[in-house]
Amino acid sequence: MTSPTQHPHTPAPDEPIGYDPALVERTWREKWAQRASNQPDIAGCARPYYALMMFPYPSAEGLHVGNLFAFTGNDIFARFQRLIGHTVFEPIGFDAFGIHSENYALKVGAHPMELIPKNIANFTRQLTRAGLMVDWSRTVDTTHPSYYKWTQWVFLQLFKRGLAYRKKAAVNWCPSCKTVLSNEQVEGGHCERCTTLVEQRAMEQWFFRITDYAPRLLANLDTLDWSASTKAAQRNWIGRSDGAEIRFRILNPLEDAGSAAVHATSEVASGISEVTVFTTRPDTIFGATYLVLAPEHPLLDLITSADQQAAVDAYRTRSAHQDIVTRKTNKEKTGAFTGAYATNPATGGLIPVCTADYVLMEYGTGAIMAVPGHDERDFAFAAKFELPIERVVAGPDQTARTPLTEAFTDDAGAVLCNSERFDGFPVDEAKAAIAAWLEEKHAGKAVVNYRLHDWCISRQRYWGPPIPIIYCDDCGPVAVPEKDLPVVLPNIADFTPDDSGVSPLARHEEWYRVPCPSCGKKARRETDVSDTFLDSGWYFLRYPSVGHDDVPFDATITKKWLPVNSYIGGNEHAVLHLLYSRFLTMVMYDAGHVHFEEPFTTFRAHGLIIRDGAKMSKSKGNVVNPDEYIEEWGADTFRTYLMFLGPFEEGGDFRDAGISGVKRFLDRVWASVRDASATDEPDQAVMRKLHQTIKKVGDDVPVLAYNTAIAAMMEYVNVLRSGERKPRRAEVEPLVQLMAPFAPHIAEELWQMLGHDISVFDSGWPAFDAARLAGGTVKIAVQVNGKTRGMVVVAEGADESTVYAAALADAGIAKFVTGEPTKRVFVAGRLLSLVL
RNA sequence: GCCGGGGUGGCGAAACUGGUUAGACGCGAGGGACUUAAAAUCCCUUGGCCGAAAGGCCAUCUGGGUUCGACUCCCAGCCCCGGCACCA
Repeated sequence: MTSPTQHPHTPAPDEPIGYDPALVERTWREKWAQRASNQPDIAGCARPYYALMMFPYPSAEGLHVGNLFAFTGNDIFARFQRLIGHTVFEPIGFDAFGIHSENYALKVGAHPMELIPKNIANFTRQLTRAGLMVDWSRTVDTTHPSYYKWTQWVFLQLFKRGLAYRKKAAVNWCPSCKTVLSNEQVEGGHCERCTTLVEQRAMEQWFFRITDYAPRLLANLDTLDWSASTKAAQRNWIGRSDGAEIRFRILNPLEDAGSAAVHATSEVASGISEVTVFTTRPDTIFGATYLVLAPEHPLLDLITSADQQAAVDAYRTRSAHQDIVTRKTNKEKTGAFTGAYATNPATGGLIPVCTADYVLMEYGTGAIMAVPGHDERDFAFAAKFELPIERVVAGPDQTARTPLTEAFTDDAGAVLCNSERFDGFPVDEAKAAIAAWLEEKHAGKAVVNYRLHDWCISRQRYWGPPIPIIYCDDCGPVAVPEKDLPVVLPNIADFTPDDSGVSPLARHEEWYRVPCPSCGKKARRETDVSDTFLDSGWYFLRYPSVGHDDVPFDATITKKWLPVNSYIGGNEHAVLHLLYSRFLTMVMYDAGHVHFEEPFTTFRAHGLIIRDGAKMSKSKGNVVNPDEYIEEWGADTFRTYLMFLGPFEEGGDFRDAGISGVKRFLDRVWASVRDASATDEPDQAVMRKLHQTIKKVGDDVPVLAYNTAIAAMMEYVNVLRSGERKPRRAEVEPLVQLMAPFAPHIAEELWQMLGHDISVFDSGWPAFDAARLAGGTVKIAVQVNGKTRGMVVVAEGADESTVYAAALADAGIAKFVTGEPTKRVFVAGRLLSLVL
């Protein structure tokens, strides 16, 4: 293989060979490819290790430094696992469906089916250049029919089990762009592109019943070895709250004629007799002074009185027009009175029923009992609409009559008041006591609620896998038979969303007109596509089985390789991607398709690489392209440098100051190996440092402390070469193995230079000899009255009196010891503390 | 507001479960060697203040506390980053 000349000069025959990263890296890329070095024996290996990293979205701009930081961190971990004897599978793929790709394609006027392969080719080039130990024979492209065939299969598994259902739900709608917008595309209530006011539109959409799995998704977290922050985010998102559902009787004015405030209307007489609310504060029921129903609450029309109907209608129209984001961020309270009243089951008093958009239909029962005295939102609403505010909880320095100028919510040491027989109960006790009391009266019961919502998977867009359902007038929604999968996404020229609000596929009759698979009558396909999170929710199951095209994942292989041993990715996916993956895995487990409930045994979130204080993004113009760095410094230097920047799990600001230090380190290692003496005996002090370094690197890499592992190797090289000494072969050989995960190309080259003909990655990990870690002596710090006054050098294992004697023998220390110590603290091998 | 993670030299950062005179490693800076010169390489110095030196004092966001001993633990507060947020 000839290479273009990249040297300014041709080295003289006797000049020592210098380190040429471009040459070394090209050589080893080629050798790895020829030898299929990165393709594990999936079926036959004895110690499989599945090192997964989150697959990227292949953007048109190519890989950026943030991606490479994450992938390198995973690669080091994976290569280390290989060195300690595992057969490691490190796959990668491309998450290429979705609104990102689609919008980009629309913007540049190209078709995603043309753009995506180009982007993937570019990513593949960059990832290969970075020296990742990726098995390129088993990649996944979510937009390829051979993959999304099985994404559709996954949908059908849920459909079959009753976990996929249709319901009307609101989407953001831009009346000017005439398209559905994701929440991220709405900025302050306006379309991010044309600034038109965004509205809500209700559409029939497919949902997955992830809420059925909420208790399991929450409970299993305790068994997972995951970054604490990720688990916390999941717990938060699932949002368990313990409370009670309480039934409030709605006053029927015909029956209860005579109640002064109520006007009889026929509507209220229509048989509706109660509204159920959810509360986490049943203890405050004596302070519930009104009820609020969400504007979408189904009972709202039935209880609204004739004279309030117009006001309620107007309010409901108004909130329907507001986009979802603004509605949830606008804290200014709005609402309308329904004209109806309810009976507070605790006090027996009549309280008004209102509607307001600060109550959300999708949480709890869509209705609340308002306790303005002890809830900030209710307080704000009551103050604005002049509703009564009662105190029913008093803090340690308050009484039942202390005025409320704001909601009092501090439960610490607080007790109930104005609550009849429950007066004086501490809040916690009162919650249970009142819940039990209401249950006795058949007015309520304790319940657990989750904040988690069902997963809406419908997208009224083009660039995704068609949802494999056929609608028949007689049979209803029918699953596409598995033998007919995939439902291929047609290559249509005009995939622009239009004012119909449905997917562009709905404009293609030739595509969606099909016979019903069940009865054969004329029917039509679902024209929505599915969410990208469905594509990425199961990809880890596919990787080891790539090539087995008759099944989504082969049973034997899956048994061998899954669950994933380690998963590394960004915390931006802490919630959705990881939660959906766990959910789908549980469903697969329940359906008997896999033998485990949790897909990722260990998960570590890497830090975020930012630039100038902001996350890298093209719009901010702060994206760093790794190509130029790799070009200039080589992949090994750049990889090592990225990891040397700081703790992997913390990330940080990218800057290139200091990259030369890492290159210098590799140069020094190169020279050390090249010049190592094969005949001279290794130096004992150097060997001690070597064994300390082996221990340090071996301890640090498994916990992703890459920065300190690199520092330890640098320190060793400083010792190795100090005083311009000539290293010995036994001193450098293990170093090559230590550095291999970080700088794989140069490590292979040096390993070969040392005369080995197998890959350094098949050479094992050097063992350290505990006996060689320490020398014969230790340095002990001596403190006098808490200040360190000096060090004494004593034999290892020296006892207190020996050290004490040595300390007094040291003039620098002894001058501070002006009397007999009243106390001596001795920590063997570390310090002696004298108190006078 | 709630939940995570952080605040240590000019800069990125080290410091094991409270214990070897805090700042390893690297960048930058200063000085030196080699060179006609430069680059590269190698060597030395580099937290601050006082001092000629010996040496001393101060120093890990701030203020308290526990301890023989605190970057590390406790209490109170300030600031930065990330996520969630009218979830009843």
